[in-house]
Amino acid sequence: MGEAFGKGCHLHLIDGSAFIFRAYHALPPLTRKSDGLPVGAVAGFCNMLWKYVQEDAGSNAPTHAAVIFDHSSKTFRNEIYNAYKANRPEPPEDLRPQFPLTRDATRAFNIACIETEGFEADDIIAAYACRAREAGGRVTIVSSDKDLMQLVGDGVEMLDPIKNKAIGPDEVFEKFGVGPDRVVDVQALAGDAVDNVPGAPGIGIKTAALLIQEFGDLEALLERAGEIKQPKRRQTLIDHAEQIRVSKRLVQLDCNTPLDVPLEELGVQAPDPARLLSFLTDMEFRTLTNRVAEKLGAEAPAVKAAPQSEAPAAPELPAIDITGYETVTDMAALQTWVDAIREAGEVAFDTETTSLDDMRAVLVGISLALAPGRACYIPFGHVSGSDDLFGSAQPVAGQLPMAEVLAALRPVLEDASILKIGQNVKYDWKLLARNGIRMAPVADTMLMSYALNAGTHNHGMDELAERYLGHKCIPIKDLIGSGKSQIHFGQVAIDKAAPYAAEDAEVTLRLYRHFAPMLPAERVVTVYHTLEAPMIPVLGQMEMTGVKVDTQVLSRMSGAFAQKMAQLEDEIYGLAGGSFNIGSPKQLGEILFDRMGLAGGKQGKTGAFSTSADVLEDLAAEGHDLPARVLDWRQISKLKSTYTDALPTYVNPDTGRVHTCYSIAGAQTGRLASTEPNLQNIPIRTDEGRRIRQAFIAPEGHRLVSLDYSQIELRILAHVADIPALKQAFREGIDIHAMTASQMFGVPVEGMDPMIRRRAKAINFGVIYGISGFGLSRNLRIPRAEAQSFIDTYFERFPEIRAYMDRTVADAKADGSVRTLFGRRINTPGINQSGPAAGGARRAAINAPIQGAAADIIRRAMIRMPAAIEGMPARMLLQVHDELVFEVEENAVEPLIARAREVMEAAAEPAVKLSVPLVVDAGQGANWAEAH
DNA sequence: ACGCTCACG
DNA sequence: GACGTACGTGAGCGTA
Repeated sequence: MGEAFGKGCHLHLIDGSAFIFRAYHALPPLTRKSDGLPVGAVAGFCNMLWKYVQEDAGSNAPTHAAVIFDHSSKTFRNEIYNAYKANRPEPPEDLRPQFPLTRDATRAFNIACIETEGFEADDIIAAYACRAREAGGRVTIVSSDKDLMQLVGDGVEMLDPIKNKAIGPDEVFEKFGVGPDRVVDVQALAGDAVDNVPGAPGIGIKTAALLIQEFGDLEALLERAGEIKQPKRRQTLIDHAEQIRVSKRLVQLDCNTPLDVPLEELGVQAPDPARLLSFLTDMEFRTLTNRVAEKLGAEAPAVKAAPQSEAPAAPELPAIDITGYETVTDMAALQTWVDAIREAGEVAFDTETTSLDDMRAVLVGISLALAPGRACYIPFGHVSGSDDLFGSAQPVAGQLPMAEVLAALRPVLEDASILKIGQNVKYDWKLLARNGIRMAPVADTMLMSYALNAGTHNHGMDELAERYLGHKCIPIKDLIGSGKSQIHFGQVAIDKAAPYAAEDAEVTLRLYRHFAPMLPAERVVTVYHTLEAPMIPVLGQMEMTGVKVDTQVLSRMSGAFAQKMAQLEDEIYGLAGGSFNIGSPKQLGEILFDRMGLAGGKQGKTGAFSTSADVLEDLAAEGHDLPARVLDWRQISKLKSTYTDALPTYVNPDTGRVHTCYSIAGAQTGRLASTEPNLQNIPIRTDEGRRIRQAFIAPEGHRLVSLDYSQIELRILAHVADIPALKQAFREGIDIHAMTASQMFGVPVEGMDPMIRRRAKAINFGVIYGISGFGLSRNLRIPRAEAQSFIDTYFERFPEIRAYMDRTVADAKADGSVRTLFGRRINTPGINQSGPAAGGARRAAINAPIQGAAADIIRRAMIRMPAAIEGMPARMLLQVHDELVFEVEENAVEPLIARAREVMEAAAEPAVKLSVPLVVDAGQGANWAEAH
């Protein structure tokens, strides 16, 4: 049995245990519908295996493969050192029953499944790798575990399955500072907290690598430890020599581990479709089952329905078939669809247009879907040819006129009793609004996904279809191409456009049926209905209104910037002794740190010097002129290219105004994001930059009014963390940063040193972000120890904050998500990771409920605003996270401010009664600079 | 396509 | 004293 293994063969060894833990932590705790068996890790494991099997590895394709598992807690290493891996926590309760299932899964995929009682997976992998190497074959270890890196080299390499990146000797060197053959020496010295390998106290990988580089190998080092210059380090190595030798035996993998299954029997075989599908069906993995069935060309057995006690299971849906859609070309057929929509009471739809920019786009067709398999496309704006030198675009024959299509659809689109279901509805809403149709009511699958899955993944249709329907949509590029030769959708032939457009409608319908029942079940139905869906008409209207921009002001500024830049360029070239591209960080770094030999050059992971403002400011402070000039140049260059030059290109020729586009589901926390152009990052912090705001103007007879929440995030923190001192200060309306400083340093608020207040302010902000001593020290440019002692004092004085942070992180770990005061859920998939990534996930989890609640509050204000200012000669134009900008007739400025302020200050109510007041500051002027 | 840098809250 | 380090965004530029 089996194929001989030798030259030309390629063995893949998959680290099964790592796969399982990765899968477990990456996925929410899924259970099998029929009996509640936890299967999340099995699902993830199967997805990873399937992806691995599917991947076309080309010349790296395996001829032999096996998945290796751990099987036992006690191994020979415990005889060497009884505390080995003693720190390992027990696997979670709901993971344990999944271990045997992952073995079954491996076998179902027809991949050899290897485990041996009393041996660790790493040693088995080592033994196979050695045998394969001896036989002259190649080996790929599918894992990113650093403990396996000692095996790399001589035809053995690793593959990080997540990053899909090969790990060879170079990458090992990057990680350990030595080649694969000396990795064990470094590990022996550095030890490993996770596996409880002691190593040498106080020696980490960096130091270990230096020592090994200097002395050649571990034995030489230990014998000649007396030669080490640093006294402390020398003593450590002498004192702990034995412990280090033991550590080496712990980290050294054993190539002589007995192998129950010989190499020859690991030959790759295609999975047996029946067996694999029966396993997946048994697990009730519907999506994966369908995907696998489709690929293997086999019939997918029906996934077992949920038991009667649950809500009745949805009937099994047929796969999406894009060949059977109708193209509507006459009024009778269209009327049949309209009647059917009335009958159904809801319809999924999608609009096709000539552009992604919804303020310039022209409608070319509409697709509808009423049921799986029942969808159509109504083309009306398709053309042949294009408007160019050689002729003009001609309408394609056989289409209904747009006016008639819209007239026929208008009654259902505006019918309050018929639900219109779309994906990213704001886009379609605006196109219809531009054609005089006020569509309502609507449901948006993108926003449903956002309410359910913020933090887990993005919410574009292609991604949702693949993830939740197991369906790959036709890529738009297949129709319109890309790059220079790209055409618009109206230029696509109707017989190609129809399946694409109708598919989108059907996918939207299926996504709606998938997500809608989950909203109440996941307790985000209120968030969806009060904070997401109502934003569609509000933002749609703001975006259509746009803001007036004075391009002449910008153009004059641009000219002045150009002059100033030219002057700075001359000075910089003079100082550098030659010209170079100042805008290239690479060239600048070489000039500063190589040519001029300045100190403080720090190289990042790409090996390039950092030339960020931080670094340049330090150099400038040491008295170097060139970095100071570059800082000036950079600032002006930024203002010119991003603002004065780019903004005028966004002025819409039809309206003469700039129409940004807000993403409702872009940020993880509930904040909006503004694009094309981004009007949420217009300069204000420097005087020069602030002048850009003079170009945002009110038309004749009008004023711009800006209202912004004062300290909203700190107020929310005071409320949710329940901090009496902070709450009282806000109630009394005193300077919050001065109060903090006074409490921390015991100085009176009266006559306070501005520096002290500045520090307190930095801490107040830092705390919202999950502060560290390092971060604060860098921000304030003070020694780390000092920064740390500030933080310690702060937590001592306001102990509720530490409690809030701990509570939030604990919730995130337990639930995989955190929530805002208003119920918005933000998933925290990375929170149970270990290593450096864990810190970031922790801070994000602490910040999300605060930033998110502030976002919820201003959303609530915006949603109420149109009704509140109804009848006033005022329009809401912009949102900048804690600020709303209005355009108002001059004589109505004061009433508008009063009304809008009232709405904003009461926006949390009645859902939440905050224990601190919300305060809104207002300003007004002829332009945004004056108003703010 | 990706990293760097920098604009905002 | 090993390791990395403030949260959330989008745009323009240089480089590969």
